[in-house]
Formats: sequence, structure tokens, C-alpha cells
Amino acid sequence: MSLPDGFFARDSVTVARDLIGVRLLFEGRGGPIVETEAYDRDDPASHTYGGPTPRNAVMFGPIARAYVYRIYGMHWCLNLVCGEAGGGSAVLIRALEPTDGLYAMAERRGTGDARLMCSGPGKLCQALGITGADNGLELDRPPFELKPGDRAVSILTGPRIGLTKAVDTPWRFGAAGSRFLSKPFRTAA
DNA sequence: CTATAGATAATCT
DNA sequence: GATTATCTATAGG
Repeated sequence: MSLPDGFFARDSVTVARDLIGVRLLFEGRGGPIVETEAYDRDDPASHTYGGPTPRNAVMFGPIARAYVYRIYGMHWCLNLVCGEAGGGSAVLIRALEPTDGLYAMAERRGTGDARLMCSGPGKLCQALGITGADNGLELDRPPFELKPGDRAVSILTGPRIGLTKAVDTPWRFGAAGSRFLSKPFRTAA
């Protein structure tokens, strides 16, 4: 069982929201996604804003692929390419709840605390073992595996994290009440 | 819980 | 040469 046909053929904001609760596995390690962010070509904060470059080429290619890039010279970040093929949209996977391959993830991360294992884009890639070598891989075949969530989740929305542009765009989504978010969501007043 | 500093290197202008 | 979709450790409320 994998995700419905056409799941990624929608705008990045819709896909980002629908990805919350979806189970993501890489070589058998992973669990339900609890936090995502949407990016698209008309978004000043996106790598694709301003057109194609060697680095972002994958986002201007077919959808349902992985876009993996290095940030701050030392961390990897995983994105899922979506929207229209060639449209330059993607969803950043920021955090997930570690449930599968816990021992292997603990070893890679150097901690037994599940809360510190996948609660951030860089940590998540380190725990699952995702690197630049996986850039451009298709998501519907190994080493990737995506399955629908087994229960409904309430979704929280808020501004994205770590940006200097489009700071107020509310394109960050998270699973309500999860203890595995990279940062808490501010609850509306 | 928030705020800050420092590490560290590819990418783009 | 400036910028960056982060993490860890530390200090303070």
C-alpha cells in the first residue's frame, strides 16, 4: 500500500498539509511525519525563486522525487518534489516520530532519546541516513517507502522556521500535540 | 521555555 | 565575498 495516485500532483501547500501523519521510511528507518513546510517558485524563501540553478535542478524535473541539499555546510535536508512537473515546488520534511529502525537511528544520532532523533530537518536526515547521494531518487520505490497514516490527525499551521524572507507566510504544518516537533507551534489567541 | 554564539562549506552574485 | 530552509551547547527567566 502506498499513497494515492496523483498525491504529489497538487500544490505544495496542500501536499505539505496532507503529508502530516503519512509514514515515511528510508531503508526501513522512519515513522509518521509530524512537521512539514511548503515552498514554491513564487516564494522568495524558496531555492527555486529566481529560476533553475545546478543545485535546484531536481525541483524543475519530475514530481514525486527527493530533493536533498546541504545547508550551513554540514547538514542535509530532505524535500519531496510536488506540484506540476517542472514547476519548482517542494515540501521540506522537518520532523517525524521515530517508530521504525529505532536502534539504527539511535546509533546514527548518538542518542537514545527519541525526541532528539528526528525533530528537525538535519537530525532527521542523519537518523535515516539520507545524504546528497539520494538526491533525485523516486519516492515510490526503495530505499523510500511512503504509506498513508493509520489515523486522522489535527493539523497546526504557522510561519516557517529559520528564514530571512517571507517570514510571515504560514506554510509550516504540524501534528497537533506531537512531542516530536522541531519547535512548538504558537496556539492562536 | 527563549536567546544567543559558534561551527562550517556549498552555492550564488 | 556574502549568504544560508541547521544543530549543539550554554545562559537566563
